[in-house]
Amino acid sequence: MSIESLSALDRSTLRERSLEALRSAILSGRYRPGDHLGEVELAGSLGVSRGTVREALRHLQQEGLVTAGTRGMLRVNSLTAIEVRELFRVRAALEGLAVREIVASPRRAATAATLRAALERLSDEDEPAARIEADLGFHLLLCRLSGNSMLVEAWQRLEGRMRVAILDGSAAQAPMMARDRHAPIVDAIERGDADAAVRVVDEHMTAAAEHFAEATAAS
Amino acid sequence: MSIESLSALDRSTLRERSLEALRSAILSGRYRPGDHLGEVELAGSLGVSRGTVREALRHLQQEGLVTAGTRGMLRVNSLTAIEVRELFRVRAALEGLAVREIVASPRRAATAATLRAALERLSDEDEPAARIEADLGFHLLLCRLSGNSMLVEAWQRLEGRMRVAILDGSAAQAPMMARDRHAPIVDAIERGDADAAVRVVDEHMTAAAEHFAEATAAS
DNA sequence: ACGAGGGGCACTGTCGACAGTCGCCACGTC
DNA sequence: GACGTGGCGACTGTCGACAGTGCCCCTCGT
Repeated sequence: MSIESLSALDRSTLRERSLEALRSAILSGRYRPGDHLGEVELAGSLGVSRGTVREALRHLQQEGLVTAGTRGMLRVNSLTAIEVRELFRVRAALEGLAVREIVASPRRAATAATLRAALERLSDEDEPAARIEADLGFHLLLCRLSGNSMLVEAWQRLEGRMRVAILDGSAAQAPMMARDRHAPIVDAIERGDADAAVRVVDEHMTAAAEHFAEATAAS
Repeated sequence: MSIESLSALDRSTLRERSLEALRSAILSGRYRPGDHLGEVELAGSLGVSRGTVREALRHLQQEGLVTAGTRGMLRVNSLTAIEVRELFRVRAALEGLAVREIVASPRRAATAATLRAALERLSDEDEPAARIEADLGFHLLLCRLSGNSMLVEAWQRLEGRMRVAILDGSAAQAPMMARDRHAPIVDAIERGDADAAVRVVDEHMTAAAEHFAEATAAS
């Protein structure tokens, strides 16, 4: 009985609600990396059948929050320091493409303005969880504004793993998500300097990678 | 009764076999893009229960071979010409990262040799399906040899969508997969010229994108 | 004391059935 | 003839139960 039962107020499917509940249970740290996620236990906690929670778990597996162990048993995923570095390099490639497409677009000025507005939200948040949301929200917005739907999808499929990495190294990650860490990206986009923008994104990602990789290694 | 029943010879799970059967049924064109994939019909065809085929379908959905329509109904996916172009740009970014990492690696020479060997297989194949496999195999190898596991995963999550795109424009795609289209990539890697390698990959992807996008638009 | 064997336990894999919902078609009404 | 309406069929959502399979611990024999 680790997670609260599902409320029956909204009209979404039980699977969706179970998925959400499980995701937030993992992301909030209620389940630690490596913890076994038994279908029967979760079904009991959530008040749904095993089949339903099973589907939610499979979805989380695709997201990378959950990984398969022996005999199909699922457990909360955790990343090695090496994987964290790899992950951020892939992110850099993806977001590098995003800024390139944004700069090349005729709507560049409007896009830059949107991004600058989003930048503001990064300083407003104090609570760690809110900071994480603001940071990921900014980067997702960056991908969305590229107008490349496949890019957005690819990025989102990385998001789960990113959250795992952040979860592991949640201590003192605040500086990485500060406003002035992201401002140079917008600056370069505004100037229309694609190469500089890519370089800045790359540096941002490299720094973040080291930050979280060290935190992972330390834990 | 469109697909043959599952053989009970091997020891893999029914879900895995169903998944494989459905995937190959879609990829072989037995189901056309837009076709509705009913759980009951498929369960009957495959000789498994609805729950089992359901899980296989959900997996295919994540792979991008299948997409959700109204009221959760699933149908065979198809890509617009725009999405095909987007897809190949993402691929270019990913494989660009791959060649960069390969060039930067101390094992560059050995990697280049491996790739050159793989290059040979591209000319051997005559049948379209085999050519597709050889081509995708080469690019997957490229990602694998980068040593970046997250990159490989990201690329593989794009693979299903790629196959859909290829499926749509299967006519006369042969030249795109020829050996000399890929050789320049290996050449640049061998020379250790990362920028040139990235540029070559980019051009290769752009050309392929146009090729398949046009074929998609025509169909 | 220590190793082999066996039985229970805790899982997941798979299945068949019931329930709710949406679209469609025929029918009756104005 | 057009339109509302009621039943019907086809789907997916969800559930509870049975089956198979390792793992662990307990027991028994030496």
